Amino acid sequence: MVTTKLMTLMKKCSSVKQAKQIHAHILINGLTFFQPLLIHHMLLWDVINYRTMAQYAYSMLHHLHSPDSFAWGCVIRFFSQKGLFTEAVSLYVQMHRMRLCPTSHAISSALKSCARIQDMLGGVSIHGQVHVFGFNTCVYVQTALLDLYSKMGDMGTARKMFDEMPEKSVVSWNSLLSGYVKTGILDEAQDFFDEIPGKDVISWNAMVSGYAKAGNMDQACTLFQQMPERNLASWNAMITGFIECGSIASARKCFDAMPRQNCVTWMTMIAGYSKDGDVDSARRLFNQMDHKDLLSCNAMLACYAQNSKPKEALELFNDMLKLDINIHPDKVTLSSVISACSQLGDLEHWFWIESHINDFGIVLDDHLATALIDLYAKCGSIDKAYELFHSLRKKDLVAHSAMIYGCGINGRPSDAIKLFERMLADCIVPNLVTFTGLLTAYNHAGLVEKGYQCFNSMKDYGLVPSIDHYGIMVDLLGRAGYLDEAYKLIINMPMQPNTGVWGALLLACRLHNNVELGEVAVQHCIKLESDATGYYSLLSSIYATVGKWDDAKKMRKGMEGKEIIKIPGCSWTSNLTTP
DNA sequence: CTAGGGTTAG
Repeated sequence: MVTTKLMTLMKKCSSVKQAKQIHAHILINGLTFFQPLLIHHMLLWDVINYRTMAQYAYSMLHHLHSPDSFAWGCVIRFFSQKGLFTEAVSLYVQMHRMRLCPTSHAISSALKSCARIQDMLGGVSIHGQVHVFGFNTCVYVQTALLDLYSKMGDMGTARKMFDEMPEKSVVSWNSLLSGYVKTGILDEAQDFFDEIPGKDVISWNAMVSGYAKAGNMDQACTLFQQMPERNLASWNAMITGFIECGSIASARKCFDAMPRQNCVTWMTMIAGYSKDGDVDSARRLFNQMDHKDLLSCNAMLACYAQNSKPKEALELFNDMLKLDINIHPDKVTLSSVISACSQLGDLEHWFWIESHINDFGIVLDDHLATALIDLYAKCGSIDKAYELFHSLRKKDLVAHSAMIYGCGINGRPSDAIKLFERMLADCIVPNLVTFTGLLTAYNHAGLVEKGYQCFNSMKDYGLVPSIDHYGIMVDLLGRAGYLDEAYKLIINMPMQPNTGVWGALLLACRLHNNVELGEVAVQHCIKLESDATGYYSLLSSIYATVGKWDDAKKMRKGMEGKEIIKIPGCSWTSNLTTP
């Protein structure tokens, strides 16, 4: 009587509170035999605060009356389903230590977790246990294993496993297919795809996505039209492809044409607009979303952070915290937020976040630490930045570039060079951002000669200087008094100079009181920017310094009246913009 | 239970 009531209760258990009540009931009546079943049932529901549920299941597991591999398997599967991969693997290890014989659920879930967190060592040791526990013929376990190798890029082993499998499902085929697609072997993928006996949507999607990512939109479109059945993922793959090759308009056409959109669709479009620099369109889409999830918020946040709108980013972050619809920030959220703080030079804001970081359940990783290096360096705490840099598990290109830049703006050119040399010794290939940091270091130290050498060495790494690099060089040359050289550099630029470049020249002209070039620079600045007040006042102070009082006065007057000002003796300069 | 479409740092 009691047990039937218990069974019905357990089947309805969908919250931590209910689980606790039922558990109490079980303990009072001495029905510990039901504990594993309770775990099984309470994890079947898709609860909102699954983390609390996971925690409770975990603690129950350790207080079981007798160890039970079924219960362990349930929790491991739950963890891997919810993305708690590290936890799933460590649970599996604990289970193994207790000498419990794993279920196929436990093994396949643990393998999936290893694949996701790139834990090859763990994966291979579980592979060994697959033989010991006799799962050689279990399709689920075999497919999970094959997927592990496929995800690790070891297509040889994956293929071998596939060929030796006595029984294959369409999942096994698809897993290997996506491996071929991901490693970029599209010809082989296409051949393999043609062989799949019962192709399903997922097989087609993998192929479409492969061509789309490779930039072959023609082939992607052809396949997309041939597909017997399309789902959201098919459309989303096409949108991703269009965005990848820069045709945001085609992506939008796809977006409008599809029967309905989901979170992935919205987020992909938002990220697409972000890459395109179209913040307004991104925000418009974001506002139209009914159910904003964590990932779409992250995409919008990243859009703000990457398009120099740090204030808007922080505003959105605060909204996320306010909304309390379970939009819990994660690591991705924070990396954008840190970037925003860095752009504002707002270390205080980070301190506030840091004090709440445990509430968010976030642990600092290399990715976040790298964002922090930049933040601390920009706020002048170079020692703290160094400390973080040394604490990194793996120092990659981005981390080195951040640190080099940090040394650059904190007046430590020799440290920047040392970092750069160590980086090269570690076979990390520098990119444009690395050189931004290096050139900044030379600029800050006023090392013209070395800076120029560095600038010229960029081509040795196959790099073409961007407009920002030219800006730094103009600043470096100009500050040191090489105004003509700076000007020559500008007119020989392969791209159209922007206000950053001309502004740097203007500033240098102010520093060295060069009227002639100052007028040229201003002429270009006002052509490129509507609000020219700052430029005029710079020019005006040059006039004042060299004693051209009339011109200085004219400048001031023009600024007050906001009229268009004709700069004296400059009619010839307009011919120089288009060499 | 195992496969597909997506967000992050310089």
